Amino acid sequence: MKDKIDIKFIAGKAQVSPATVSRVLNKSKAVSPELKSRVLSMIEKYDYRPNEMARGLIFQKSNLIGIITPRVANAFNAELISQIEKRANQAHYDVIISNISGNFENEKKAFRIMHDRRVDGIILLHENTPEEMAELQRISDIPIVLASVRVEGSSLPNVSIDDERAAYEATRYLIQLRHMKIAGVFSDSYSAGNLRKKGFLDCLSAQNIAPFALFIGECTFHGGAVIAERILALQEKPTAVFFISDEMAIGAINYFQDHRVRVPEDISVFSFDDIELASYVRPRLSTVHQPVREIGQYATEMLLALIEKRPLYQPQQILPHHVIIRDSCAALEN
Amino acid sequence: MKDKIDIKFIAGKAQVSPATVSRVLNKSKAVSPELKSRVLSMIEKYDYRPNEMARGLIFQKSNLIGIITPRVANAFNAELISQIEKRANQAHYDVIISNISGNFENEKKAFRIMHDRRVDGIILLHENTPEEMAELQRISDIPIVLASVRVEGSSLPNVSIDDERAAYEATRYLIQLRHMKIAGVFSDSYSAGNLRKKGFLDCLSAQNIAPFALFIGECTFHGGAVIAERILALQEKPTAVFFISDEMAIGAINYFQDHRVRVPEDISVFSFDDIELASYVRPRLSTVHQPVREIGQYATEMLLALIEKRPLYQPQQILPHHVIIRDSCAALEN
DNA sequence: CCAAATGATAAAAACGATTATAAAGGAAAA
DNA sequence: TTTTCCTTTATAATCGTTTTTATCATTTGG
Repeated sequence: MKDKIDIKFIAGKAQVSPATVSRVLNKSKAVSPELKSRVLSMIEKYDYRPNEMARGLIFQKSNLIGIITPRVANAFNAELISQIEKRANQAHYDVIISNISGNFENEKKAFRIMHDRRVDGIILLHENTPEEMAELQRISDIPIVLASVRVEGSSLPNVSIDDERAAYEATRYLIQLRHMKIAGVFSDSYSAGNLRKKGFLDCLSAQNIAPFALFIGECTFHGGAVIAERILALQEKPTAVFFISDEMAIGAINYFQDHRVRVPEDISVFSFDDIELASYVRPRLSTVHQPVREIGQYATEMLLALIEKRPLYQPQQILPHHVIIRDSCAALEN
Repeated sequence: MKDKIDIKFIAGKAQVSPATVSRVLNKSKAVSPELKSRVLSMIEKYDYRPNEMARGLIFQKSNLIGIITPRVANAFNAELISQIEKRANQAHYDVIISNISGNFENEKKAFRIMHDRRVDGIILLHENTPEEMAELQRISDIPIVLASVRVEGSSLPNVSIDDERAAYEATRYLIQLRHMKIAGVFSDSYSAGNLRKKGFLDCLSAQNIAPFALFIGECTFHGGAVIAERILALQEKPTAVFFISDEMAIGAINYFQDHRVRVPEDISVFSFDDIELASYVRPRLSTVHQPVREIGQYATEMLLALIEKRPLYQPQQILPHHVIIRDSCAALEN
């Protein structure tokens, strides 16, 4: 029966008190070189490493950051998570993820679980109503930061682009191409979907154009294909479609192509996010570029500041976006 | 100053001992209905939830599962992670991820950090040498399971397809299409890359065909494009390329198309994984289908069994794969 | 040369839970 | 009435750390 290697064990082997071992480890106070080397060699010999749960208990700190998102496997989210993890690691935090499915109840549950673990902070990658956000905050006073999302009417710190403006610009671009029959495809609880929808609608109404059709779908390739099917089933078809995410757009384009509808010749497609893939499909996607790396890293930065109670000079960070013109949109003959 | 809600606080409010509160929570022993309701109402009132770090310390159990992978953002890995998280959640485990970059030293570091947190088990999504695997096991006796990977010469439990055979079959398919000049593109530490390479080479040599060229690259869209560039720079070009992953293949195809090389007319491409995207790009990818969901869930299942010291009837699970023929390969005229 | 200051170490008290053990109270039996 | 036995509850030890406090030896200053 192997005995477990804890601080007491090491202390015993080095013939010192546990306190001394701790002091050697944390360099908190002077220890005579003699004892120090005894301790160090025993630590080395038994490859002793302090139990983080025990330390967490004392310090009231888990060094854990929680990420909550409705879809880990989404390309944009996955990249965001990757960036967050990277930055968090540098600061000696680990990342724990929660893939919530569907309703807000599940999200609350996930939130509670993270609270139970005494996660030091949480990053949210998706949208909620201001009321829901407030409810989450009521559960626990763990710092929260939104990444790639902004919720109107909520004062939560966030890092994102100006989704509304970006959607406005994208839509204006479609109108400049002389499109009048423009459909919009959105999704519940994906990034800052409501703002994108708002920008889309505002731009149309500013030009006195009525939205040709509005759809709500799942933010996946398949979800995009489903919408495409519904679009092709329409008696009169739109000449352009604005998608809330690249993944949906790609799924839809595939469906179009399968049914002999050419993109962009027959129908133009504009989307959002600019995931790496966007420039690797045919036609290459015209889309709104989000600076994922910066969003992820900055959001983490912000959360760390919040955790360490450093002041937040700019709790609502808007990073620059770019409307990227590639090949998925064509101008309409007049 | 808000006082913190711990078991002692609740006990005080309900005028009972902490032990009684604990018994109510864990239903471990009978508590009189009277006290029980007093305790319950106080728990309700203050929304008390036990500190998981403290419980972990007692039970010597974190209810945490670690995932180590070189690339979270890779589509296949992301889906795998998502499945693992899902299954783990059902069993009341949380998932903590570590994105290791590059060398084995980093992996050891990540492994140690997980050990420090007393993670109950670890799932590895990538390849190592048997020696490296052994070294990891020496660090700590935390149960390890490999997902979508198998390491020859290592007895670690794993769930994967028969990568070697699958690669063999894929290559045979290319040969059946009368291809003789076949290049292979691989990547270090991606899934079961070595086995795929072995299957690829074995099939070629069984037909007395020499591999036309061998490449090593990064397992990303960009990595695929880089290889494509090198392929096009060759004096004599291969007629078919076998890629170790869909992502690389898509990146390469894009590069080919950009340079007026048609797929599959000018060059055939076969790949591996069958990520959702594979059927949403043009040409749609001919590839080896891996049952991601089953791999992820089964690997988790296995890890849970290991954690709970239940016997493992089949420590090396081979799940069925499928060679999927789509549009990225063409037969060669004779 | 003695009191006070300094320095190094050990012992003990936290952190927030669980649980073994002890204690108390009440009912039944002698 | 006293003893015994059960049920219910409280007390205290434990998990693996850190940190405050206490202890002891040594040095320094008057």
